[in-house]
Amino acid sequence: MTNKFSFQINARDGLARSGVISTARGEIRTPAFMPVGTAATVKAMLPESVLETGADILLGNTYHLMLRPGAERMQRLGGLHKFMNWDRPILTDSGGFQVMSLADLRKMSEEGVRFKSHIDGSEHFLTPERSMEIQAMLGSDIVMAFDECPALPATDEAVAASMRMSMRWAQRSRDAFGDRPGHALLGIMQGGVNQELRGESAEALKSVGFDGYAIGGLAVGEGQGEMFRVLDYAPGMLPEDRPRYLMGVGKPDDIVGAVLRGVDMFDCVLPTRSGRTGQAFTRFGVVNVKNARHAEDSRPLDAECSCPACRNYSRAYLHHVFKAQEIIASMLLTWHNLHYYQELMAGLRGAIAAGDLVGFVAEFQARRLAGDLAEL
RNA sequence: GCCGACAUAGCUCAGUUGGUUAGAGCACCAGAUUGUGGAUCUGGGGGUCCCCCGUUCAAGCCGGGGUGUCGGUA
Repeated sequence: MTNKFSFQINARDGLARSGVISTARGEIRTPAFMPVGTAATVKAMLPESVLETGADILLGNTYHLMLRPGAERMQRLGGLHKFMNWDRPILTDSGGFQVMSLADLRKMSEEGVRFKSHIDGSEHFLTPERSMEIQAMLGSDIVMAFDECPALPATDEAVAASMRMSMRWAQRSRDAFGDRPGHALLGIMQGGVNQELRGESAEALKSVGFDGYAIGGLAVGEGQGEMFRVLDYAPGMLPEDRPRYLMGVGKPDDIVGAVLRGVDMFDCVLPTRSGRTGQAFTRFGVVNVKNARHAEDSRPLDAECSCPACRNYSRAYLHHVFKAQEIIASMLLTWHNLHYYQELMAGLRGAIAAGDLVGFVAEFQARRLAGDLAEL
């Protein structure tokens, strides 16, 4: 186990790259998908099961853990890894996304963001400095700078003002992060769907200097077409030799499109949330197992999939346990979705290494099209 | 047997002094969901208003009869 944070690129195919991120707690194969474990749990999954799906790293959340159980308590209990029984790398979001998603519960200023807890109404003041302190107390391996993620659509003026404040916060995050060998701090690019603003943001981040760079502020209402137009230039504005992380994305075809454009890391709640609401991601597209047509379907969800849900149960069973709101429903479908996402990432890594990403993507799209035609 | 209450969507129920195309919640059928508030949102299908007769320009609503359910009582 290395004691240094590093990123090594082993293969390239077009703009896509495949490599390994090394941290004090282990290695992360890229392109990587990070399951979201907001509140010290990947919902409906045991950590060892998440590991079995092929995940190298999880995502945790500063804001939610700050409220409950609390950062100081977490530190006294030995840190997030020990607490949740996951000894591999963890990336923590800074709380910036909650600035948007909990917009009704907070007040912003240059200094930081004052949140009113959705749990008990208590007030919490989150600043770049406090976010760095909390993420250190959690024991995060990859720390995210504190930023604001504005919802789209928004005016250029609003996006510019927000982005510039996030860049000042990025400098404050860097200053407060300090020296933590084996751990990394990632800056977050903002700028909405405006190329000039994205460029300005990238320059600001590079002048501060980070261990890696995230592209934030996408998949927040602009649509896939608009997002890809940004990804046509945004990754290239960031340092070639550092990991690039597209935050909060996405659907399988979002991820494929972003890898083609040079992105290395992803996280998204979709496989886990959809796993709890009956939506399955498969090679052949999306299947909603709650739909009545699965009620007497004795076939597995995906005959080629080796996850427990597909190996041991029929669509009819999955349908039944969802309709009955049994806990196993969330467990099985979350497992399947995470398994599918990790297989997709492994497929992308393999294709890049083999120099056949174009062929891989063609087959990816063809199978989904076939699935649409079969009306799975 | 007698007395009373009730009968409206699959279920539980609203429904104004009689007045447009009879509503809600849940259920059902679908859709959305992208750095997770275990959340939420959106749409859709669905009615012999128990039956018959009457009053009225007009009846879920008023009158009579019948049927059914529930309660009380002997």
